[in-house]
Amino acid sequence: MTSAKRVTIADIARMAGVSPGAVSFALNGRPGVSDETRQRILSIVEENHWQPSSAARALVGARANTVGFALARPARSLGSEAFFTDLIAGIESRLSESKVSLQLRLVTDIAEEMEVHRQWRSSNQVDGIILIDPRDDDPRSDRIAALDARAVLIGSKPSPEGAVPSVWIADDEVAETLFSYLAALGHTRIAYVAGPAELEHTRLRAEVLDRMAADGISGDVITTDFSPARASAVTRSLLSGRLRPTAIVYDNDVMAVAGLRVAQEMGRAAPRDVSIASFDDSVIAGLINPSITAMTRDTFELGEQAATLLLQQIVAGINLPSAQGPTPTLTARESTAPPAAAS
Amino acid sequence: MTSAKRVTIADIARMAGVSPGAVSFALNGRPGVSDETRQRILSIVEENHWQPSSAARALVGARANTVGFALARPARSLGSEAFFTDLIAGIESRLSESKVSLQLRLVTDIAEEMEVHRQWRSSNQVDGIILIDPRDDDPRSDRIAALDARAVLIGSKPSPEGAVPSVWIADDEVAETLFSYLAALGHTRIAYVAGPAELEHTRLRAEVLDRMAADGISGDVITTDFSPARASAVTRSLLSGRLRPTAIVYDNDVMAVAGLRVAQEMGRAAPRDVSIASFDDSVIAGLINPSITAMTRDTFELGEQAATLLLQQIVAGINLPSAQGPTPTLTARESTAPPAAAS
DNA sequence: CGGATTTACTAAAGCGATCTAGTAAACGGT
DNA sequence: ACCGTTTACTAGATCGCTTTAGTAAATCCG
Repeated sequence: MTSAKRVTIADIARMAGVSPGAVSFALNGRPGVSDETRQRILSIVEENHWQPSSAARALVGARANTVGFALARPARSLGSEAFFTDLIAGIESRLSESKVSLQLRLVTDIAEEMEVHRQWRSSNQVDGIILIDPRDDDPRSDRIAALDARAVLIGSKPSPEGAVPSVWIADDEVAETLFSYLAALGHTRIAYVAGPAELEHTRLRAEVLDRMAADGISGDVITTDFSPARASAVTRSLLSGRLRPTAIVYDNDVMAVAGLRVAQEMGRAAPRDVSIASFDDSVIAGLINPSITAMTRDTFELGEQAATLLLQQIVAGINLPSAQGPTPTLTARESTAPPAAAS
Repeated sequence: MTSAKRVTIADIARMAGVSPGAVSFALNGRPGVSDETRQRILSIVEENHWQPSSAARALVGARANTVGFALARPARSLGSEAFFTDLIAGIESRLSESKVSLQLRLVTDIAEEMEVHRQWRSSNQVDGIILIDPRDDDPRSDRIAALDARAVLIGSKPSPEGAVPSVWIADDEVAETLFSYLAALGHTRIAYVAGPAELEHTRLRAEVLDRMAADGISGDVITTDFSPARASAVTRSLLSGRLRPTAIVYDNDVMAVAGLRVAQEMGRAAPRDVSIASFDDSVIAGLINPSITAMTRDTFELGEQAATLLLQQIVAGINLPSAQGPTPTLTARESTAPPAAAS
C-alpha cells in the first residue's frame, strides 16, 4: 500500500478525454470550452477530489490564493493578546469566504518582516500583504511599493494618497473620548502610561492630551515598552510624587491591571483615590475587581475590513482609498469615578 | 521604472560562468563542484541577495515547506488566549529555522477542520499537520491516517502505538501536583470548575480529584463551556451551598479571575475564606490582587517540541514515538492559603 | 605509461500548472 | 456555394528549480 502518486491535471484531462489546457480553462472559468464539456470536467474534478498544485500555480505566476501577515513581535509586547487573536479571526473569516488562506509569520523586527515580504513576493507565494503597527517614518511602505505588492495597513489614520491604503482607527478621536470622559468627571491631573514612542498611536494619543492643557488639564505622558514591570514602576513613581495624578490611563489592559495592583499596594484604592482606565479592552478587564474602564473596539470587524480592502485590490487590481474602521466606544466600568478632592 | 524582472538561477549561473546545475549543487551542499567554485558561486548569490523561488522548489521537490494548523475554535472560547499565541510563537520559531512556514486556519468545528485537512493534503499544500485538543474518541486520527499525512498531536498523554504521535503534557501529573498542594495546605473540600467534558484533559484531571477521595478529600467536578459567565454562576452556587468548598480550582485563568470576583462580591475574600487556583497561568494571573496560584507551563517550548517532532517525520520520513513535553510547575501565589477552619 | 577511476562540470529532462498560438469544424451572410 | 468568422478545442512553450545522464580532464595505480 505505497502512497498513490499525485493526481495531476493530466490525469483529469485523460479521464475527461480532453487536453490539460481544456481542464485549466474549465477550472478557471475561462472561455474556450463548451458548457457541456466544462460541466463534465468539473464533475470529474469533484469526484477525484482533485485540486491544482499551488506550487505549480505559483510558478507560472498565477494567483496564490494566499495573503501574508508577518507580525513583528519583539519580546511579547504585542499589547493585548486578545487583540491579535480577534484580528486574525476577523481576517480569516473574510478571506475564507473567497477561499483565500492566511499565511502567518511571526518575526522579531521590522527588518526581518521586510525580508519575509521580499521572499513572499519574489516567489509568488502571496497575493497580498497585511501590515500593522505603523510607525513614524515607516520604511515598509516604500518597500511594498518597490516590490509592487498589494497590501493593506492597519493603522491610526488614513494613508497619504498613493501609499499603501489603510483601514484606520481614528486614534485621536479615541483618545479624545477617553480623556474627555475623565475631564468631565472632574479630573485635572491625568497621566498617560503609553507604549513605545515610535508607534504612531502613542504619539497621536499623547498629542490629544497635550492639547487639553488649554482646558486646564495637566497631562503627563510616560512611554514604556508595554511591559507590566515598567507599568508598575511608572505607577509607583506617579503616585508617590507630591502632585500626583487623579487619573491614570494605560495603553493596554495588562499595564492597567499592573497599575491597579500597585495603587492598591500603596493604599490608594481605585476609583476612590485614583481612577484607572485602559485604551485596550479585554474579557479580563471586565472581570477583575474593580473592573476597568476601557475603550472597546470591534477587533474582529477591523480584521474583516482589512481583508476586504486587500481582496478588492487583488481581484479588481486597483488601488482603493483608505477606509475608516469600526469606531471604538467607551465602556465605563468601576475603576473610574470623580476625584475625591473634586469640588 | 518598471519592476525589474526576477533574478533566477540562470542569471546567477551566467555571472559565475557556470551552468544552473552547478549553482544548484553549490547551494544545496551537494558534491559536483569544487570548493573554490562553490565559494565563488555562493558569494555571487550573496551579493545579489538571491534566493531560490520556493514555488519552483516545491514543484520539483514535491515538498511545500509549509505545515498546516487548523484550529477549531467554536465561539471565542479557546480558553486562554495567551496559550494560543505562545504556542504559535513556539511552533514558528522552530519551523523558521528550517525555512518552513505555518499555514494557519481558524475553523468552527472538527468537521470543518477535517475538511481543511483533506484539501491541504490533496493539493500538496502542506507537508504536515498539527492537531490540538484531543478528544475521547477523536475522529481526526483515523482521517489523518487515511490521508497518509504526517502529523503531530498536542495532547495529554502519549498516543497509542501506530497513531498520530503526540507531544504530551501529563495532565494527570499536573492535576496531582495542584490538588496535592491544596490538600497539603489542609483543604479537604475541593471544587474543580472544568472545561467541556469531551476534552481529554478535563477527564484526566477530574479522575485525579476523584481518586483523592481515598485520602479524605471530597472533590466536586463541574464542567463548563470555558465562559466566564458560567464560571461566575458556578462559583456563586458553590459558595452559597451549606457545605461549601474551601478551595476552588479553575481550568483557566479567565475563569479563575471571574470566580475570584464573585467570591469577593459574596464577602468571601481569597485566600482567607476560600483558596483559588488555576490550571493555566498568564501574565495577568500574577498581576491581579490577590495574584492567582497557577500551574505554569512553557507553552513556547511545547510548540517548539511539537514542531520538531513534525519536522523529523517530514524530513526523515519515519514515524517517531510520542514525546513528553515540558513539565508544568506550580507557581504558588497569594490566592491560596490554609483554610480558615483548618485543624 | 596506459587503462580505470575520480573529479568537476554541462546538457537536458522533468515537476504541474497556465496561456498563447494554431487548427479543424461549425456557422453565417450574401 | 463560397469566404470570413466564431467556437471548441489541442499542442507546446513557459515559469525556476532539481537531478540524472553524459563528458572531458585530472588522478591513481600496478
